Amino acid sequence: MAARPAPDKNCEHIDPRVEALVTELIGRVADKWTMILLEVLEENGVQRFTQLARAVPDISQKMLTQTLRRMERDGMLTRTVHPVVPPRVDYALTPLGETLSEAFCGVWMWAEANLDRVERAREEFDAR
Amino acid sequence: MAARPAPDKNCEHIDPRVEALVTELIGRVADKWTMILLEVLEENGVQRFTQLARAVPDISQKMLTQTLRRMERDGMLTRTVHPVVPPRVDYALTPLGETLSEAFCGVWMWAEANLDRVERAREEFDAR
DNA sequence: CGGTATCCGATACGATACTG
DNA sequence: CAGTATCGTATCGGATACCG
Repeated sequence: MAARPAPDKNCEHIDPRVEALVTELIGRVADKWTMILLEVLEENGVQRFTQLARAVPDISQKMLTQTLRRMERDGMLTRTVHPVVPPRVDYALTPLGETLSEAFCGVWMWAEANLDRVERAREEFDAR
Repeated sequence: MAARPAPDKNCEHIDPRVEALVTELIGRVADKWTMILLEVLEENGVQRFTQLARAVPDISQKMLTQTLRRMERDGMLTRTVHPVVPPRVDYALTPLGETLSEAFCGVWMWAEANLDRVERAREEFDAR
């Protein structure tokens, strides 16, 4: 039998000197709200503040603002303020944000595909 | 000009009824320590408790235990206690854990590839 | 060795009120 | 509309001590 079914998909690691930095970046980016906002923007294109709030009903205004600012700072998205009244602010993914969104795509698909498997694993574990 | 450079990579969304569940699962799984432990186990194979602790020096014993238990509950890994003294406990990825690790591979590669881009974006943002 | 239990500080987060 | 400011709680997570 083959020791490894797919040894090729190599993710192999990383220069140890940058490993800590990559880990920090992962910690920043592997955030629930960040992932969800990337998804919403990738699917629907440019969105304004209220649209995002409606698309993600569970997020508080505070977390929405905070997450958007952090994503803007990290270069994931641009924030455009239109000088009109009432004010209008548009959020759009940058190319960098789009590539991250694509990278997360595999995780979304995994989650959707394996939801029930995880659910059953939990039940089995809790039953012990 | 093409409106979309790569419209194909479609991650498209999801049945709205399961969307909340998927989101919850993402929140559980998109965790810094979880991602790192998946990586370590994927790269090095079966590991015992102390080996994991050494491989991830920044994690406290509490978080290591806690994260491993949660991953075990979610069916990502198996925990095998050998009845010897001193005790020996082995942790190994399940096939489910391996597929998640592969899904995260793209995110690791993204982080490594774009570290400097994010760094520069931050500097630029902070300079304003 | 591989944990558990307890205490404690930091920070994440939500709710609410207010503003240009 | 798109925020900021403030407050209170809850959860995260480290340090320490102890145990089979």
